[in-house]
Amino acid sequence: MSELKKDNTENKILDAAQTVFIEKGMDGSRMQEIANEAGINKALLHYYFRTKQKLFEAIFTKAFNQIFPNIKSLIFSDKPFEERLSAFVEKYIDLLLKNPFLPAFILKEINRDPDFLASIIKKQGVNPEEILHMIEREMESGTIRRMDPRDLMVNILGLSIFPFAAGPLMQMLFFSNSKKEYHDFLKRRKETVKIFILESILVKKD
Amino acid sequence: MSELKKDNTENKILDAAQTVFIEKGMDGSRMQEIANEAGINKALLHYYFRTKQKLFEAIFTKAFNQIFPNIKSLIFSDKPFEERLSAFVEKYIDLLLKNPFLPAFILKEINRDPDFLASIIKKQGVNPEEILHMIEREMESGTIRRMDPRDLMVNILGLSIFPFAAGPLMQMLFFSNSKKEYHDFLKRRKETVKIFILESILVKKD
DNA sequence: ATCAATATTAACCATTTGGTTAAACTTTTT
DNA sequence: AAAAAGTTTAACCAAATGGTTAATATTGAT
Repeated sequence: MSELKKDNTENKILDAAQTVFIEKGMDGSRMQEIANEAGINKALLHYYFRTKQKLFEAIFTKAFNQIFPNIKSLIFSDKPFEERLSAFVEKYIDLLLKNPFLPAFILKEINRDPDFLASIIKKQGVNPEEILHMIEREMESGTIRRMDPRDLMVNILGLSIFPFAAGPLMQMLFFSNSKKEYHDFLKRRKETVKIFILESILVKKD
Repeated sequence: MSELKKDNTENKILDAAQTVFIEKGMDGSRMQEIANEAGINKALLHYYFRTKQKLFEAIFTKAFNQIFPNIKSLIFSDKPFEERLSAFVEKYIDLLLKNPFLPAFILKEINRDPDFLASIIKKQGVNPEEILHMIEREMESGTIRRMDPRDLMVNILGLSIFPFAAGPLMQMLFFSNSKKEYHDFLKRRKETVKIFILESILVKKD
């Protein structure tokens, strides 16, 4: 799998759990299946992670942190807004291309257990205020048009994430169910989403 | 519940099943819970709908058809494109406001069982080709800028649906977890999404 | 009123499932 | 090398779960 991770039992379990949980979700996954996937006895799962819930939380936390990475590091720099936003969209869709099933998984579990979601968000101290303020400053300085900065954030996330979360459906509806064609489409979206957003919000000085 | 529906056992079951399935999904729902919700014996569920799968399919089909309504009737008319798109976004977000949990439910189950999804799509003969061609004609006639019409469709759907599917998360991140504030935000999006899209694609003749 | 068809229930069943236990095997410590 | 600590397994268990059965109640036709 990855380069530095040791091939010990705990990691084998985590890898197996990730595979199964992400495909089938908490409710649809079976401890026995995870054990099989990891090539170990089921009792050993409970030796390392006492309960299914505990094991699931480990996987969900990891997945959530992967998909809500340090947005700050991406969006704070001295480059012009246009470039920062472009870089963000590109990096973010690239991230999703590497983990195409994470969005559906996260959305599924978010709706199943919002309380756990809250605890995670609090724990890792995501702070959207700064980003919203940054967007507001751009509106004040006139580079982008006035709007609710939360709309802009939701739009950016939606345009990036939705095509992954609804992948099977979009692929079926618009791409003759061709996996390759849909994947190419998603790759092109690194560019087209960027343009779509900028065309909408950039104030053109002529 | 609704005005004309009879209060017979079958409808009580369907209502109960809808409530439970939409909240907990196929895997998370229990036949016993549906029976309780309907106020009947569990065996009666199997008398009307032989298996859990059959009952689930009835609910999913209904939900899917609700959320993918006859787009055609909304988007084909002799009014200018700008108005047709505005009407569509408005009507569609209104529909979602009335069924705010459908998007998460659909996305969840779409990813669980894509084959069943395929059978439904085929059965009700959704045909996106017409809509894509219509969009292409608008680009040729110069009212909107050139782009992949599938991008536009995915964007419209994503901007409309994502804030519902990711509701709990967005509400927590950007709205202090206030249900009312988030609901008001979603209502405002009937307008802001429309503007966001049109600003991006409309060709301004000056 | 009677009988057949339909609707409803309580009790039951086989299987699945998350979790436990006690024993065996392996590694580390002394 | 012996003891202790850590790791792994086979067998087991109680609860939950989808589904069935046989008996009872209700409805509709004649």
